[in-house]
Formats: sequence, C-alpha cells, structure tokens
Amino acid sequence: MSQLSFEFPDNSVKQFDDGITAEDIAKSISISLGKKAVAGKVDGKLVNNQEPLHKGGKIEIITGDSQDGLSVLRETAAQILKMAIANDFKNIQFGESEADEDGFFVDTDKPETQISVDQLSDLSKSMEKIIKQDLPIKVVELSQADALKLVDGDAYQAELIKENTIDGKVKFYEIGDFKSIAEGAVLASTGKVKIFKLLSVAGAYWQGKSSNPMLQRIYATAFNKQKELDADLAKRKEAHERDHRVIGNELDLFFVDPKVGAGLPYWMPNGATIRRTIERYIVDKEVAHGYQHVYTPVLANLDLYKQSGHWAHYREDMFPPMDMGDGEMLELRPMNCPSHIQIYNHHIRSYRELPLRIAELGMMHRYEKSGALSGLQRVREMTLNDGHTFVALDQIQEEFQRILKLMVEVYNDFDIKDYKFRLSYRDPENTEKYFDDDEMWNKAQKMLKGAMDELGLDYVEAEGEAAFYGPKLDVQTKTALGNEETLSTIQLDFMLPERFDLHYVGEDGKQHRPVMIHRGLVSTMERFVAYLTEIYKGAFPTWLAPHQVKIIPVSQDKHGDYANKINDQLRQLKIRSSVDTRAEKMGYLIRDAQTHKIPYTLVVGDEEVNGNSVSVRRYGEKNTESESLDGFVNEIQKDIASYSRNE
RNA sequence: GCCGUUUUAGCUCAGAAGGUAGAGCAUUUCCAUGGUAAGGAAAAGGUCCCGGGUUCAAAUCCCGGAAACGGCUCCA
Repeated sequence: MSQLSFEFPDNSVKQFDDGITAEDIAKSISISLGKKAVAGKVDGKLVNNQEPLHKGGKIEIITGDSQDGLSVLRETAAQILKMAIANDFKNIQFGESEADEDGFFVDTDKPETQISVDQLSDLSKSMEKIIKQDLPIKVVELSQADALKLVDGDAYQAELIKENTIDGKVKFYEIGDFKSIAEGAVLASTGKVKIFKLLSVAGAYWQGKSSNPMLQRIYATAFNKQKELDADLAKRKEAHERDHRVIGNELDLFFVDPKVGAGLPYWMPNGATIRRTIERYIVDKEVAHGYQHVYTPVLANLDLYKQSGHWAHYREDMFPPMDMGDGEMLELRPMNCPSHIQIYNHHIRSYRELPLRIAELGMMHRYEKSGALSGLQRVREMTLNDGHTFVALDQIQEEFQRILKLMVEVYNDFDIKDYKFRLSYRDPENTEKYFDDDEMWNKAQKMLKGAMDELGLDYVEAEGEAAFYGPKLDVQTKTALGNEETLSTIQLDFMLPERFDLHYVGEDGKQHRPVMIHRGLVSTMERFVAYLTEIYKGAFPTWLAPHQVKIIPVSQDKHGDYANKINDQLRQLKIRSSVDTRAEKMGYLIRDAQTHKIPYTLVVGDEEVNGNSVSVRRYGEKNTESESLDGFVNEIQKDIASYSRNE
C-alpha cells in the first residue's frame, strides 16, 4: 500500500496509508482530538471526516468549535434544509447553497408559487424530523450522465453538475434517498445538527447575474450550542438598534419624506449640527494640508459630461438631462471631477503649482435604483468630501502616500479602526464598461499596488470594482447590518486629463500632461454621518454631539437664574448648551437627557449656587461629580479639542 | 430595477368577519416645587400610504401605483 505524506500546522510531517481518513489521522494524534474532529482540511480544502484520502499535503484537523467547524455544521444544516424542502415541495429546483461566517443559505426555484416566510416554521419542523432520524450522510460518486439524469428537469442543478464534474464524475451527498451535489464537507449524520434557525426569505439572482432569473433564497444559521444561537440572535437585534435609521429617528437627526422624493434626505437641526461640525473640521484640515477649497455648480451643460465620458459610461446612474427648450441641455452632476477640471483649466498652470489640490464639499445627484436606497447610506443627493490633485507623473507615488497619511490622521480623529483596504481594478472580462486603453489601466493598477506595497499595508485586490476612468484604493467598512461599503477612496486617473486636454508648463518650457488623483476622505456627508452614528451607537463624542450640555435646575424658580447664567457662559464659548425649563421632576429631566445621549448633564441647586459649582453627570455613567464651574469648563473644552480620539 | 414582506396619531404598535378606529410614549393645560433614569389629572391629535373598482356603505375586498424594510444586482 502506498504512503501519503501530510504536513501539520506545526510543520511536523507524518506518513499514513493511502485511503486514510481525516478522522483516523485525528485519532492518531490524540483520542480527544479524534473526538472533537468534525472534518479535515487538506491544502486549504475542507474534506469530510470519513472521506478516504488519496493525496497528501498540508493538513489541518477541524474541530467543531472552530470557524471552519461551524461552516461544516452549517453546510450539513443546509443539506438537511434542502432535503426538507425536497420532501415538502414537489417540482422544486435548487440553485446554489452556501455556508459562511454569518450562517447559510439555500436557493430554490418553484415555477408557480415561491416559498414564503410563513412556510419557514413548517420547514423547521421537517428539518427537526430529519435530524431526529439521525440519518447517515454518505458521499457517493456518480458519472456525469447519471447525475444529470438524477436532476432531470432542474436546469440549475444540471449547470452545477457541469461545474463540479471532475474526471467525468460528480460527488453527491446521500441522505436516505435524497441526493445533493457535494461541496465542502459535512458531518457524519443528520443528528449531529441540533441548533439551527431559519431566518428569512429573500430574492437572489441565479449565479449573481441580474440578467438571470431570480431564485428564492432562504437564510438560516446553525450553531453547536443554544447559547451561541441566542447570542447570535441578540447580536442581530443589537445591530438593528445600532442602525443609523433607528437612531436617526430617535435622536431626530434626519428624515426622508416619500412625498418629496425617495433618497432625498432632510437634515434636522441635530443631524445638521453633526454634519456642520464634520464639514468645518475637514475643510480646515484640508486647507491646512494645502488643499484649495472651491464652490462649483451642481448643474452643468450636458456637453461637459459628454466630454468627460460620464454620459457614455455612467448614464444609467445620472438623472435625465433637463431640456431648456432652446437647445441647451442641463445636467445634474453625478460627480465633481469635471467641475474641478474647469477650475484647473481656468488658468495656464505651471509645474511650480503641482501638486495642485482642489477640494470641495461637492453636492452631486445620482439616480440610484429604488431598491438600493437606504437611509443616509445610499441616497440620490449627496455631498462628497471631494478633492482632486493634479500632479506630474513623477509625483504620483508621493502624493498618493500623502493622501493616505492624511486619511489615517483623520480616521484617528474620528476613532475609526475597523476597516480594510481594497485595491479595485477593472474587470478584465468586461472592459467595455471602462475607458478603453489597456496600457493606461495596466500602468495605473501597477502604480497603485506599488505604492501600497511600498508602505507595507495589507490590502485585498478586487476585479471589477474600479471607477470607469481608473483603478481605486477603497477603504471598506461594514454597516451595522454587516453590509460592506466604501468609506474613503483614492483613485488614479490618466483618462480625464487626456479627455480635457489638460496641460501644465514644465521646467523645460514645454507643455506636459498632468495626472489626476481623485480622493474622498470622509466620504459623503450622508454616508459618513450614517457610519459614525452606527459606530458610536448615537452616543456622539462631545465635539460632534448636537447637544453637548443640558443644565437642569433643581427648582426652576430658585435656581433658574444660575442655570441661565452658566448656559450663557457656555454658549459664549461656542459650547452647545441649553437649560431644561420644563416643569417636570428632576428624575424625569435627567432620564430625558440620558436617553438623548447628551454627553454632560449639569444639575444645579442650592449647593451649586452657593459654591459657584456644578454637579456633573456624564452620559452613560451613574456617578455624579461636583466640580467648580471653571473646572468643568476647562474639562469640556479639553474634551471637545480631543475630537473622538481614544488615546 | 428584481424577489419577498410591510404601510393605522409626532414615535412604537394594537385593532378592524365591510358600518369612518385604540393603547403607551411624546405634545398642550392644570395640580404637584423637586437632589440624579418616567409624580398625578385632563385635553388635543387620524385622508387607517395614494389612485381607481366592487358595494347602500371601503380603513377593511379587488386592481394599479408609491414608499419603507430584508435580500439580490449596483454603489460614495
């Protein structure tokens, strides 16, 4: 019998007989590991615990409590769900199914009526039955022809079979008389899945292409322990409470009125205060870093966007042009770059001016698809913290790194930590979506990657995520609900300078072509406020909080004057303070200040009037502290000056 | 845009077998004048998302539309 050689995570290498299973390998290491093992991972691919191995390689033993172990559990639960669906519904077809870090899903298609949310509880019961029977799950191999016969009439399965055929054969899971295409690894029997929950039903395009038919997707999750499921459900609930739309409503930050228009938010005074604070901060910051802030019109002649290429490549995201009746067509701008190009082009530029940094809080309009709109995260009118630097070829690297450094500085001020870099390239399969110049694309993409590598930063690479005019470095964050979104972005652009025939006069007295770097640091005001609301859970750091101080007199009659005096003094210092004059009990007013997440609540009564002091209660704390008025003013000013930093 | 669900007072939600609706909180007024998370009472507040149809009668049934929500696709 031939021998297989396996390398373990600790780099030790052991020999086993051909046909050994992951389970037996685990047992050979220790009895306890043998018990805990649920699957193996050979060269990064999950394999069933009982599957005979015929190839050596790097091996890992997967235990039930690991992330991979959870995937195996969920993959098993997905198979049980599929079997339950197949039992309960006739003529149902299956699309893809997948297990990931959040749970698992199964796609189905049923010609007449789709599976609805109401049927989830019945499906759960059917799954319970299958689990109770503790049916063994076997892996069987069928020839492609047999496999296709098995799924006769299910075009999706037929497609998947073709994708999964290796050497003319396809692996299937077999549970009783139910068979389903095998990918990844599953547990040995249905009884090993105990804790699961069917969560929701949603639509999903077959193979993720919007030109394909839409299938019904059932989302669900599974865990080893009830406690873990409970914790997960609690986390989902907490995420909902953190959702900027929920907090935005509670704290009266913004609203959207369908009568006026979807995706066109109204900023209430509280939200407007937060936004104004951010705007002032970022404009000051950029000016200090050599940016020249400008204002440019949100409307422009359509010809501008024909020249820029937006009309050709970006039209479906643009509002239809306004026909002015005299041959003039006006367009609401979807991006600010052409506007800033006009600023650049207004003078003859010298190499001495480069890098020329033009910035604006630029309002733009994009006709987002109705289904994509979401609170302040996805809107149709937005104001971008936009900036374009015009550089000479040999300045790209340095300017790129400068921008990145500035970005990190800004992130620190807002205490933003949870993000990752993504290099976004064009889709090589679908180049007609982009400006057509292979050489430019390759050059720009290589330059971006080179700059990131030189800084030694971690990033992921993603094809098909570029802007139509160039590749990007995107900073990806997650919303409360776990959806990924782009916050900041730096984009390299050789195209627009070409299209608008931009020049600068070089040291040699000749004309040269500049390169543009598009960059957004704090995203759009809409998305950024949404993001901050979620990471702070509505408890904005003092510098951003719409109401920074609430003063509560113990008795309106006796202490109202003192409260007003403090209030005036704080307002003189530009601190957002107010006195609660409502004729309510103190406890009520304090509760109100706390539920509105106001950073500082000051209670003033006889003691404070006599001692020229204040009783300070900070948001979220039960303790109060008596401080001199001067001491408090000093403290809050320091607090505001420190932004959101958490050092 | 697509699939599914939803839309009732400022907010969170009940309810309505077809006979024009209710709670809590918020608001206003009155009483209570208080020391760190809800004092009491009363009042006011509704095109039951919009349009059309069926009906003696529609908030409820039917058709169409809009918006929101969960996803998919797309994206700052």
